[in-house]
Amino acid sequence: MARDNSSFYVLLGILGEKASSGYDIKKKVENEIVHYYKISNSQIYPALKGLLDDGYVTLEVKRSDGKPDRKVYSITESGRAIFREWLDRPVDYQNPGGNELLLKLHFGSLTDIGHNISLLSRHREIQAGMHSAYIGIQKEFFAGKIDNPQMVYSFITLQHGLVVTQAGMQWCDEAIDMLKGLEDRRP
Amino acid sequence: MARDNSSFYVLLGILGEKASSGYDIKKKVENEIVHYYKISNSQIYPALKGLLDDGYVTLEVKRSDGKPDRKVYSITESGRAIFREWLDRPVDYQNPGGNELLLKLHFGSLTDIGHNISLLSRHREIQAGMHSAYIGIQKEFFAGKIDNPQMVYSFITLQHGLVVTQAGMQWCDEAIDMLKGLEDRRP
DNA sequence: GTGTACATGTAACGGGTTACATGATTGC
DNA sequence: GCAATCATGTAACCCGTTACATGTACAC
Repeated sequence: MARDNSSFYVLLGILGEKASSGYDIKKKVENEIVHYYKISNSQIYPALKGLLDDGYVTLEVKRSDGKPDRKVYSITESGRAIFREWLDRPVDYQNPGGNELLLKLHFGSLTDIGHNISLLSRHREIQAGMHSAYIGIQKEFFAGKIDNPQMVYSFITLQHGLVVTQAGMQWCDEAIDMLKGLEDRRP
Repeated sequence: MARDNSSFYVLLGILGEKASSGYDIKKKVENEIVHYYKISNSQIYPALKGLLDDGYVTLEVKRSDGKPDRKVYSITESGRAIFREWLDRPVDYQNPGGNELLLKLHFGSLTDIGHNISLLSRHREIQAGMHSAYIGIQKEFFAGKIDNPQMVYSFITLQHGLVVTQAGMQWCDEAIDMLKGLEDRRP
C-alpha cells in the first residue's frame, strides 16, 4: 500500500464488516466512530481508488434510478489479510492523535481476545509510566511553595496529566477485566 | 500573520517571557511543554523569520567565539499585543489535538485569572455535554444485552469516553478552585 | 576517536482540512 | 422556492514530520 496510515485501515475495517460505498463509509464513521476519528470525502474517495488499484477491494457499480449510482466496494482476501496484520501490529505511540488504540479496539472482534488484552496491557504500562513521572514532578512542586502565580498554571497543566493518565489506567483495568471475562466464557 | 496556528503563538509566548534563540526555544519546549506540545526545527526557524518580517519580534545576532553565533529574538509591542489577543480568544475546539487549552493555560499568568477561569468553565461544560451524551449511549447498551462479542468492544471504547470526560471535569473543578483561591487572595 | 551539546537551517514528503463542483429527488 | 439527503469527486492549502546539511568544542 502506497500510503500506510490509519485511514486506509479504517476503510478496510469497515469494508470488512460490510461492502459499502464511499458515502456509506462516511455515514458509518460519523455515526459510530465519531468520538475518536474523523474522515473527509477528500480522503475517502482517493483512498478507495488506491485500495482498488492495490487489489485490496473490488468494485461494483450499482445503478438506481432517481438516485446517483453507487460505487460499492467489497474487501478481498488480500485486503482482509493486510487489515488483520495491522490489527495485530502493536499500536504506534509515536504518531500523535493517540486514537490508534481506540480504532484497533473498535475492530477488536476481528482478532482474538488475547491480542486486545495485550494492547490494553501495554497501554496501561505506558500510562502508568507517565503517571509516575508526573507524580515525581508534583513532588518537586510540593517541596517548593506553590503560591507563585506562574507556578499555579504549571501545576494545573501537570494536574491535567495526572488526572488523565489516572483515568486511562482505570479504563484499561476495566476493559481488561471485561475481556478476561469473555475469554473465560469462550475459550 | 500569514499562518495563524498555535506554534506561532507558542513562540511569541516563550519570547514574551525572555528573549531567546531558536535553539533556546526548542530546549524550552522540550523541557517544559513536552507533555502536550511538540515543535521541530523546521517549524521554529522559518516561523521566527516570519515573525521578524511581520514585526512581531526583533533580531540581535550575538557572536561568541568557540560556539556558533546566536540569533536572539525579542518580542515587540505588536507581538505582545497579538499574543495577548490570542490568549484571550476562546479555545478553538474544532481543530484537533485538543491541547490548545493546555497551551493557553501554560501562559495563563500573562492574562487575568478571570479569563483563565472562564476558559476552564467552558471546557468543563463541553466535557459535561460529551459525558452525558456517553451516558445516554451507555443506557442503550444496558437496555440490550452486552454479551455479544462485537458489542463488548464498542462498550469499551464508549467507556473510554466516559472515563476521560469524567476525569476532564474533575480536573476543571480542581483547577477552577485553585484559581478562585488565587483570585480571592489577590483581587 | 566517539559522542554530546551548541547552533542554524533546508527539502521533500505526507496527511488532513476547507472549500468547491455537480446534479437529481424529496419534503416543507 | 428552499433546504436537506443522496452521491461522487477535485484543488488548494496548511501544518507537521523526517531526514539531511554544516560546523565547533569539550568530555570521556
